[in-house]
Amino acid sequence: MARGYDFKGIEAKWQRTWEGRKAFGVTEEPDTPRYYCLVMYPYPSGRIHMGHVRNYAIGDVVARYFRMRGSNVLHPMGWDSFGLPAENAAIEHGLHPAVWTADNIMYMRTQLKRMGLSYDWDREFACSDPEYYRWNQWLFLKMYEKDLAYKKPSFVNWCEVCQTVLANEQVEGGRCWRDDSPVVQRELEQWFFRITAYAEELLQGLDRLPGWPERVKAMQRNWIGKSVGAEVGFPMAEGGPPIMIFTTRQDTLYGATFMVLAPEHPLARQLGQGKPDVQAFIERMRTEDRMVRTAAETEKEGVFTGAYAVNPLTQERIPIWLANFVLLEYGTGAIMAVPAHDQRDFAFAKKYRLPIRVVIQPEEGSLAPETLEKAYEGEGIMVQSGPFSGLPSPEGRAAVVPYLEERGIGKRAVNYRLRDWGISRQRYWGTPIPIIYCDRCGIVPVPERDLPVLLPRDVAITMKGGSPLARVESFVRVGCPRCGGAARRETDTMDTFVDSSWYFLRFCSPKEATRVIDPAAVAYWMPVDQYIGGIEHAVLHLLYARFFTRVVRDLGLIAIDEPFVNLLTQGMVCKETYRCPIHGFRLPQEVDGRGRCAACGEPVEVGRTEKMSKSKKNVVDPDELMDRYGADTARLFSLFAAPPEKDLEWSDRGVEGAFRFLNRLYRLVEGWAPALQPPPPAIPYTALTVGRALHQKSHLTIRKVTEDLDRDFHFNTAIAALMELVNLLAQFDMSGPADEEAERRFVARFAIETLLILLAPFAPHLAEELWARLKHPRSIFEERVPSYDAAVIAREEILVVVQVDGKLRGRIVLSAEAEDEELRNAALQDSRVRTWLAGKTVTRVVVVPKKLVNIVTEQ
RNA sequence: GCCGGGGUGGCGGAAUGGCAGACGCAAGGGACUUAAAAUCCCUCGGGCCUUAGGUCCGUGCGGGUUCGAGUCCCGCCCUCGGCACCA
Repeated sequence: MARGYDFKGIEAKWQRTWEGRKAFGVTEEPDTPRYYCLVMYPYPSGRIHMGHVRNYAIGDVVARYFRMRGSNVLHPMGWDSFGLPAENAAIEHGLHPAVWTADNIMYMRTQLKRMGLSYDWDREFACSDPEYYRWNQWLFLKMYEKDLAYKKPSFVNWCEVCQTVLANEQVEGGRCWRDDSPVVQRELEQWFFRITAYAEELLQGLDRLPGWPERVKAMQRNWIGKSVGAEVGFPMAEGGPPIMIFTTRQDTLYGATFMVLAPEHPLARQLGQGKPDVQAFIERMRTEDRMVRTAAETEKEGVFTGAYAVNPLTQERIPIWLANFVLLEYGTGAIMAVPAHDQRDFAFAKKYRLPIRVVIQPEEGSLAPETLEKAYEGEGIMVQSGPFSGLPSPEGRAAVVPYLEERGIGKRAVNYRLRDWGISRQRYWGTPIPIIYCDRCGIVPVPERDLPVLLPRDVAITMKGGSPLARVESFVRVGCPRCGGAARRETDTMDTFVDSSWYFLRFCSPKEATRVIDPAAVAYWMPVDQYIGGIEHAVLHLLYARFFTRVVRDLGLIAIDEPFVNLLTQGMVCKETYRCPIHGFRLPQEVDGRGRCAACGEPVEVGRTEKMSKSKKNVVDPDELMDRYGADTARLFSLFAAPPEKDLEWSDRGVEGAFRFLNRLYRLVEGWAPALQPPPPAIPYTALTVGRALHQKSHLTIRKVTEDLDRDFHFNTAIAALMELVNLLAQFDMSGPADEEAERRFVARFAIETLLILLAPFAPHLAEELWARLKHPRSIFEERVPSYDAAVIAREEILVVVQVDGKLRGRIVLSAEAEDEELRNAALQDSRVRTWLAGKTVTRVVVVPKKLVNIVTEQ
């Protein structure tokens, strides 16, 4: 039943050997170039999927390749083992999350080992281990000391399904990133990390990451959302402190004809006193779903407070309104409204008949408030703008700021869209937040010596009624570390993204028992040279990790700013789906030959390619794949079928192709191995005859593969080059006259050894096996990637392309030494070229050395 | 709306401004076989010319730069992804 070579036996044998030798264990070696290759560690969900296979295959090629280039490679693996699915499983199957998680880790570890991944397994840890999460708590305490962790009441994203709060980064289009259910807003007191303190640095740092994909950097820039403008105080007409607003269009200040406050603005309630309609509006806004209220499509509505402010530049009295479209969280929670030059303000002014004043005129045409149909938001010349009239608006923006500053009206200001990171989760399976509440002392951090705050084991896990830890009396009740009186523990746990924000540091010294990290080890290994993972973490994890790296730096533990020098975001693994209008997604075997659903006979929508998922019934199980073809084929296919950053379209036929290639190679080496022993003596290239082409191809392959991997991890083209060498090798005739035998044996052995070494990172088991069959006593992974010999690659003859007026008209073969002049003459004398030149006048001849001649004629 | 990717054969995909389509898959033909599988060989972007061999067209569309453009520039179209009442 198993076809082809004995991959099962071969793979199991070498996996045992590598493990027995601890072949991929590393320690700091100051004199060897170091390389840290990291693949995003998995959540132990139960079994690995094809996305993991692709991800880890990529990482393993990188790690093995750099090792074979002579680097000391750190390639660790661990488990992102805190999180909600464990709790859901606990409820569903009655298993404790710890048990469920441990079982999953055990199974997935055997799966990864089966793939032949070259991890240093001695560094493995799971972040649900107290030895790990105690350092989450330690970092939390340090951040609390530095005011980077704080507690405040705020509106937070609440997922009904998960029964917990979500960070802004975990809400996608108003829905939970995990279960896609609608997210509602709730007001709760929560712990936050002050990521906004690093907003500017996180933004600037992106410019110094040339090894990151542009789209990831763009997404982070977007998310941080910097805007530069001015903060301006609008005095109240009746006196009192001025209302501060933020604007990026200070050039339109003269056009501000009213003001709007967010309904939650502290001043709103004050202004609404004794005004039932205003109070009713505030109350209605408070209870309305915020996702709905803040959606762009929602109709603008508001209420007049009855109060007036003064435009600080025109000195006009302008009415103060409240409106649904102004958000308390952005800027100052209050805006100046310039209806002529802001579409929202325009719509609002029209609806409530508020005055409109044009203060920017576009180049051509003149706008008038009476005829304006929508706001003019573009640039133009400032008008009705006091001393600024006549100035182009971009210059106006620059000039208004110092004018405001001189008069004490306003100042330059920067705003970010980025919000602080809410980390409290009302769930069980996470790191307990090390905080104690004492009636007398208030918020008291758990003393360092009392860490870790252990997650209690006996907890009733349900999906309703707040934090499960709150129901564990023995956990909650605690003596106050400060006064010794009765106190209560914080019962929320940390967002699991805290765990992954610094795990890459911990891998450098995973056994460190008394410190968060060993600074010397981290200084040796960090930063990560190559980080590999899915694009879905473009903002979430990758932003948090950049933040934490800076926090740890500012604690004086490390000296770097950025954790990941190069980032590879691999594409998704997709497969075609079959969808019946009645039965939904169908397995391929549930569709008959005529493209109809086997159950109901309805025509099935065939061939739409989507990301593999159980619900779409288009998954391929890695275990089954490896049973049928082995790990090497699974790895090779997932690397060959597409460039790593693009989506990979699964193809069963393509897998067959990869398998065929490995079998072909196996038969070839197997068949020739006896004839290639003992190793034949080397023959200088210049003395080669029948073996010349093959030998040259070997060197060309070295060049192609090393360049593809060094430059940009073009695994697919590197593998294609290996296939070309195999194809040529398969055609190479080993039988021949006796006097040529030594040469044939030499070039064949050289080609095969080259091939195996270059293939080893991709298909490590087969390469190791065939290497051993050539009677090499040592592992192929102790070999170094060879260098090509430029003298061998240099051709003695070159093919020169001849064009006439840019069109291909001939090919000529010349000696490689031929000078440009010879190329030119040979091209002009070529018989075919001459027929094309008949009756034309040559005006110019362009010669590209050793490559091409283009003859240009008079048109 | 703003930002960022991407559009190349039947398909996945190759091509430092210099022979478009490497490599693989699929398809067709052939060899071996009682047969099938496996393996091996040949063809494989499209049109036209009777062939050897030519020739014209062809990298989303329209312009441009250049001796020469899939590649560079300008303007569009389509598509995927991110952000979006953000003041």
